[in-house]
Amino acid sequence: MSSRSGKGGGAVAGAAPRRTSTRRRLFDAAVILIAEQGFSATTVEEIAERAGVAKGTVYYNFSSKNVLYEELLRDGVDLLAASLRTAADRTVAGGGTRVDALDAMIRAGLDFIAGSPALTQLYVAELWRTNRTWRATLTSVRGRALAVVESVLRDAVRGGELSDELDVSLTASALLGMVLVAALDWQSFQPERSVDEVHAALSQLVQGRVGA
Amino acid sequence: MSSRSGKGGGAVAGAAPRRTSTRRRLFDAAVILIAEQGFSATTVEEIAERAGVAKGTVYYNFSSKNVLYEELLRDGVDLLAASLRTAADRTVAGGGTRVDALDAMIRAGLDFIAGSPALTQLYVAELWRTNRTWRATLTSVRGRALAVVESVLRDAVRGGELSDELDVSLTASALLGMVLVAALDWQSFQPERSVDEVHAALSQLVQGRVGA
DNA sequence: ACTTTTAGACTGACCAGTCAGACTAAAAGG
DNA sequence: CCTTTTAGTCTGACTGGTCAGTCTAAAAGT
Repeated sequence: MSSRSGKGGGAVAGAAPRRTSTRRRLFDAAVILIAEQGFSATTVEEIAERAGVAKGTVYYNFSSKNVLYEELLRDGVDLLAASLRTAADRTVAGGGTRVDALDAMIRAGLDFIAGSPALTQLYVAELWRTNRTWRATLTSVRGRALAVVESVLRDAVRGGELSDELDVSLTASALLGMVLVAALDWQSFQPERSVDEVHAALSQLVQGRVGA
Repeated sequence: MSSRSGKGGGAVAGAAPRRTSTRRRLFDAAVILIAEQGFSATTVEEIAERAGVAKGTVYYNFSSKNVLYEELLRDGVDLLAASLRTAADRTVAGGGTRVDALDAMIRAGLDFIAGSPALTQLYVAELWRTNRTWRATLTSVRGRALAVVESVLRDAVRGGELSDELDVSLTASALLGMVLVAALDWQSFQPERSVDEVHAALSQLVQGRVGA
């Protein structure tokens, strides 16, 4: 309804039909509502309404509520993984150490979560559930985010910056958990803090200025 | 249906009516199911069935599904807070430093979560939701757990063990998050690890042997 | 021409919460 | 002893409402 989009004048170029933007809007609506209320408590009708489309459109674009949700999760994690990867690569390329890269990833994680708290909330709420249909989706999603952290840790170990007794896999999951939860907690319960304050607190924790 | 229970012969001693044990069983059933499926996706019928009682019994004991859930949360957090507090106090009483106490709390948290993963899963899934009815319950629950960690951090700062520039409130929430998520991740994705391995990885992280 | 969206009525399943009555003690009465 | 009575606890069929998913004919968009 109404104007919107445009895409310029003629050309058309063949790709990106209207569908794409509808799907985007459905994702945006769904992620907010599901983060607030949970998956089961959110109705398809609500999602459609918030996206400004008819209920039938949801089913024209996604075969079921479940599928909408799965694609939403996959769509979201790619953004996070990409943002972590970029932060790490940029740091190393700019002459930083691997530990600097780790710190940059913490920052990138915080920025990402600040920008998409709902998406993060939704991951955290679903990731460790045991019985779900989309367990496979979540496992792969988790793997993609962790892989980035683990690769930086491994590089640091290889380069001698970190002890080779470091348990890469457990440390990566603890780091990710620390950032996720600290960020959510910040947004929910201490929104008056700046991202710099949060970043500083986490940096200190990781760099051993807490218990030493 | 059928026989069950008994309660033995005479004495009885006056307290603990049947009700108490029914409520206990409903809590146990509910925490498992809700952790697996989420609150909305779990039916009262299911909870009743798993607890081995009729649906009506749930409503005899709790005024609504929501109330059952709230009482369940409160019931659970007291156990965690108590266990953290005990670990910290015991360490300090035994001549340990405040930093040792912190480490002991990490261990206590891991043990607790290993023993009640469902309860933990459930907290993590609900704590940062924005719109919920039981927001007040969850806020108070969070406060009770954080208060223990914060008090140990504050003592350590006061005693000069930690820098007085430490952001106690943010650090406490990051620590708690780190333990929660690392423990859940351990249970879900790396169950072959021992609690000692996980503890060691977290200890190292906090004690600065990661990025230094 | 062809794809996408609309509006909303409809169905079949499912579920929170209710209610009238049944089942337990264990005590009171005979 | 054996029989009520009583209070507390539990039962499960039932009600009223909600929701995922379907379907249609027409409109809009490209």
